[in-house]
Amino acid sequence: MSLNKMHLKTLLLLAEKDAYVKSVSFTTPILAQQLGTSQQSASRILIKMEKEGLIERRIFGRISYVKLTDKGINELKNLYIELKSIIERPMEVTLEGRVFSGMGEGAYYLSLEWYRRQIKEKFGFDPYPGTLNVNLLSKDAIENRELVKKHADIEVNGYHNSLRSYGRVRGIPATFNDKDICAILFIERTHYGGNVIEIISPIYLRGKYGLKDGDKVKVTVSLPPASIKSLEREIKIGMEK
Amino acid sequence: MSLNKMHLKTLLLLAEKDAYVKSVSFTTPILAQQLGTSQQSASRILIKMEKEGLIERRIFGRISYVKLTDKGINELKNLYIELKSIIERPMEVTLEGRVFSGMGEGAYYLSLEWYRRQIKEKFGFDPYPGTLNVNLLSKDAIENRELVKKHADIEVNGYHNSLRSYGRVRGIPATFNDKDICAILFIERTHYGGNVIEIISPIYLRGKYGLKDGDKVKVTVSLPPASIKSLEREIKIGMEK
DNA sequence: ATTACTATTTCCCGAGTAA
DNA sequence: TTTACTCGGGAAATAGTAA
Repeated sequence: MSLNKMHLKTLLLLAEKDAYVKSVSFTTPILAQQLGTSQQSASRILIKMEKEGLIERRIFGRISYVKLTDKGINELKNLYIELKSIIERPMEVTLEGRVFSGMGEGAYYLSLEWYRRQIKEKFGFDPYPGTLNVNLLSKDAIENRELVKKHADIEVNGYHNSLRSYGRVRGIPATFNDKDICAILFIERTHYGGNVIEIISPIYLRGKYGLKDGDKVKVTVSLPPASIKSLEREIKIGMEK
Repeated sequence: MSLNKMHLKTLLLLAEKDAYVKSVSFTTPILAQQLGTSQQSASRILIKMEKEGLIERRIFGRISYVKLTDKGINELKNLYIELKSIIERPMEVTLEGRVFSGMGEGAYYLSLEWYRRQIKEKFGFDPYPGTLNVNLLSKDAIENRELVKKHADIEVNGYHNSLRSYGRVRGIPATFNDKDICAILFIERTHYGGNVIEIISPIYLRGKYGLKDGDKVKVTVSLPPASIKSLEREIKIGMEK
């Protein structure tokens, strides 16, 4: 990819107009306007691109026609392939942090049949009755927690009875210390801050790894490749900020 | 898209290294080498991209880490979406030309039950027993004939008996004068040049349109969007030239 | 080793203008 | 109307160098 900004913009404009299956009339003032530059620059750009074999030009009378060459199209295709390989692949997100003891609230929730049954159904394992609290270490990890949270789309419904109400929980499958299956839970009404994740697993992780408070652990999540649909939503969200 | 060449290249490099889910160490000499520019330029590029909010930098000791911001990622995603919309869409290819009379060879072939039956099966219509020969007018049309030929993947097998052999034919469905279904046939051993296409149709097109030799007609083909697989092949072919 | 400043050169843009 | 030249100003790249 050795295209400069204006050359790339011009290729995109031409490709949009199907200039790879037909010649398109394209005067220098019009190109200039579309590129947000001067007529002189547009002229120079076309001359240079023709020299580089990216486009072909033909002049019939007073109108000149432009067409993309195979090389021009391939520049776009190559860039597309490069972007596609980057964007349409799963993202491996790592969250590292240190174990700490909570107040047993996780254990209480998981002791409730309502939650336990849903987790069994939706995550595919019977959770050990307790959550492992992890305090995230780095700024990266804390940022990635937000990213993971956006993708945590497995919902465990809350409920309420005459005594109290129990909040909703969202979660996402993950891997613990590169080995064990687990899930990260995002509890709606948690009293932990944005630097904490709560882990559930079919096994007793503290036991298996002999974990004490302060021990470092690693939780890995594979996020799906950003599909166009989710991309568009994210971009809109980004713009609203 | 208002990224210049180097900024785009840098974003691509960073994205390849997953710099949107973790900070990546990236010194200015290394970046310079990857971009094919000087250390000073690399430094300037990083400073500018940081100012523009495309990246974030943190310095721990003597190593500096770079991470893509949401804005940086979205620049790539937007470009990807733009390219995707261009590349992954069907191409409407138009071939215009003038009708001329052949030597009745097409009619002879179509009178043979062997060909007629295969066309019925593979194109979904019973062909009128004759081909309409079209002499392509423009350079564009002649170039597009080659493009269409590459995509003509419906095969009608030839055969041979004791008297003579009958050549293979490849074809592709098309639309005649924006209305009628038809197909363009590419006959293996034709005596016509690269500026001629032969059309078959379930109806008698000469009759329906009152066509005389020299009359202008239009044949439209919808080519499938270039999939990655076919892209890679085309690029290799392009390189071999 | 780094990063990034200043100076010089090189390149690009746009105004004016010819054909 | 076009396209595309020359030319002057300014931006961007590299070299040298400091921190």
